[in-house]
Amino acid sequence: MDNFKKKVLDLIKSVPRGKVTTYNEVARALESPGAARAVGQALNKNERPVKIPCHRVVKSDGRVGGYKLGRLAKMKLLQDEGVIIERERVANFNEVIYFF
DNA sequence: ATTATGACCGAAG
DNA sequence: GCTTCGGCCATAA
Repeated sequence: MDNFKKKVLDLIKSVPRGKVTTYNEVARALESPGAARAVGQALNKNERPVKIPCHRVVKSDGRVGGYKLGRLAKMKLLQDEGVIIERERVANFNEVIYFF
């Protein structure tokens, strides 16, 4: 049970290509609402390209948010997956996944 | 135990 | 649309 970060990583592994989720949603799904910031910390520590799609996690307002390797890299990865981004924001915000 | 940090959020101006 | 500010929560020191 410690592994807050493990839970975070496991969860976001289920986010499919071309879709995104938010830090807030992840926190909520882990039953730690409000822990959005902590989620960011977890992702930051576990930078693991490709295997764990930490680039598919964005801010709740649709803006891209941060990334260990820079927002540029994050946006590039997303666009390669078909996510449309304009001015730091996800255009098709309807493609967000929610873990009820 | 206390403090600081950060890939955040929401409300307010 | 923007910026600022207070509040959140898990880590690290």
